Amino acid sequence: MIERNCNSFPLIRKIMPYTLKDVAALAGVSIATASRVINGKPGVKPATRTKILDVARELNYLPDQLAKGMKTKRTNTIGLVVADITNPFYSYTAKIIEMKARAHNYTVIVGNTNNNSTIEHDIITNLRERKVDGFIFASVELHDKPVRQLIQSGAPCITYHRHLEGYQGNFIGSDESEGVSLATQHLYDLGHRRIGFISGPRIFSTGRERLRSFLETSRTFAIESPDYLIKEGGYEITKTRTCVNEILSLPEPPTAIFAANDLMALQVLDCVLEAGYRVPDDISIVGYDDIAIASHHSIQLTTVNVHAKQCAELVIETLINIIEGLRPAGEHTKTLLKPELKVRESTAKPRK
Amino acid sequence: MIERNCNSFPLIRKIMPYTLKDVAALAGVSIATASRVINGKPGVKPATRTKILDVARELNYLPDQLAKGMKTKRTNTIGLVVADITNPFYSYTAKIIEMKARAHNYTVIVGNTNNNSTIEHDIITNLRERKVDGFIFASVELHDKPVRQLIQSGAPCITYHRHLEGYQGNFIGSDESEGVSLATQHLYDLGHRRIGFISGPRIFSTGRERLRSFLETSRTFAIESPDYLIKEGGYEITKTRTCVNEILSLPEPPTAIFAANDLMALQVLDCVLEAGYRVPDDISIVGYDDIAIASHHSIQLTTVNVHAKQCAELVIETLINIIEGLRPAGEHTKTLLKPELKVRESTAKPRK
DNA sequence: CTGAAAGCGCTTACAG
DNA sequence: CTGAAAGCGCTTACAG
Repeated sequence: MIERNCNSFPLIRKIMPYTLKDVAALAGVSIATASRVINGKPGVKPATRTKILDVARELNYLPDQLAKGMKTKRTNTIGLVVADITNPFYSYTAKIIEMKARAHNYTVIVGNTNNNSTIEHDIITNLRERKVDGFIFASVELHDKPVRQLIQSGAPCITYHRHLEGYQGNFIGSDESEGVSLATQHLYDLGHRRIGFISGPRIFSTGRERLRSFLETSRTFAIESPDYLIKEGGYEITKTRTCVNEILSLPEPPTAIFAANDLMALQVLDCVLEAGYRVPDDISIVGYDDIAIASHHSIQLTTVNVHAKQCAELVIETLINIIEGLRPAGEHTKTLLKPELKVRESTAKPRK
Repeated sequence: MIERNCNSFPLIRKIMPYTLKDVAALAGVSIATASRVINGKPGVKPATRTKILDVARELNYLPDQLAKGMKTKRTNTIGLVVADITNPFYSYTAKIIEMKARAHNYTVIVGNTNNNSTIEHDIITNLRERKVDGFIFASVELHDKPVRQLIQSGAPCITYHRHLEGYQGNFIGSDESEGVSLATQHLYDLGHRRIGFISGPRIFSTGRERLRSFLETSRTFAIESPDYLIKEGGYEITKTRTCVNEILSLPEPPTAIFAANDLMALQVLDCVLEAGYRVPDDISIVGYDDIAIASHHSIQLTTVNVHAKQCAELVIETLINIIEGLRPAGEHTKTLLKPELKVRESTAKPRK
């Protein structure tokens, strides 16, 4: 391979990447023509085209996307902001988004907010400075100021999983009411009348809506749901465990516990087993999301599948359509996928 | 907030971001001075500085990192290439890398290779076009051509978890020999003399070395390890399950199975339980990596902890040092962390 | 302490 | 079908 050295310090021999100028010079054409060929534009004599392509291959020419982005105002980059990539729901959807984006020639920059709004703000600023073409958020709070502003600025933007108050902007997610209702009814049908509920933080739509739906469904079925059976958990492990232990130490513990997501349900399972209860014999457990480990033979968690794959695919496809103007800019989409109850071994009839 | 509209199409009212030129004009100074202030460079009269900063804040000015990168030849971007972000080991290390990078003002672009070398090559090309300042690979094959070339080109680059043949370039990982030896000896000490081994693909250093160390240790302890007890698994779920089922259907199945990573061990556990065996009563199981779920109460997998957090921290710190020239460019580092055996409930004495 | 000017590597009308 | 030139938004010697 022919090398191009740093001409200001020829002795350092730091290899400088070839530019279009090099390609053009070696092919004996102008930069404009070389640019046309590299970008597959029409109107170039076949012989010229071949020559340029040959030189480019020879030099192993790679176009500088910074320079290109500066001119075209498009970077083919998408920012993906998630709460925590170690949560299987996020890593799974992030992977699908990344791969589908790549297939459409987009690159994804991932940011973890850790559910911290200051970090989220920093991430957004950084993504804007990098001129990403669009944003995906799986991390929004209901009253997420930075994301609202971003949407108002007209930037291509879509939220999934968690949405903004009033479903502002584009959103693709799951029908939380229906999912929770299905799971609650399942417990009711098995005979449970005292159910503990560990909710997620209510600043997130998922936390608020899953709790709300649980309370509504409980009322419909006349299931007891006194305050002391309802706990607001958090995404830190200890928080959930504290909630469970409080519930278990009640004079009359519930016969079932519904956790607002699978990761929390896994903690609930852990706690309940450690406290010496059997699952589902003594206590039934239900989760939400249907992450991969939920179906593992040793776990067998009854949970609600939210069609994460389909959701992620829709998200990236929709965003790319918005970016490429294939969809009216002002028009917002709100898609709710129907969730599906997965009944496994963690739920059973309560003991009499 | 003051808005700046697209002047070529004033009616479209697409908001154009402010530039240094706008800041300079409004502050009544030259672009050069504005640039100095924005970048915190010395040699500007305090009053001028204040004025510029005020205007920048007023306009909500965000520097264009594409333009900046073009001039400075630094993008403050790092490419992170992993095999599969849904594998907890990768998502955990990716998260740490991303967060530590952000703390040092670097942004991370993540690529999933899916263990496919063509995809890896595409990802590298893309990262090079985007002028990343450095590369991190957790995905290399032993004879990984594109990564070798990258290293030879002098680009700041570091591998972790999996390494190149002969530990080419910079590498931070775990001492596989020791880890496997610890786990094998643990099984030996419990009394196991027939042990099945499900290895990872041997094109990866982890796959090759864990297998090699298992065979060596077996020989040392005179543990039986006939070919039919050694299977090369893959990262697809079905592959592992096929291996396990083959082992279980032997006339005399082993009393323990050692899987080359926890994700595979989880599949082994699943299969073994489904086949009606009890763990560890009938069959002991050992994994490798110590992912979070391994310590779950329902899983309790005996495994080898590889200090993922420390590894990830070292990786990103080392790379940033290389990028910023705080470390001699030609000097390669090879760090092996001491792994630690975590004995849990999935291993016990074999039944007589 | 400040500014004019060159230039990073591209794309894109425009002219021929 | 091809090229000269302007310009994207910055930084950085250099001159004053």
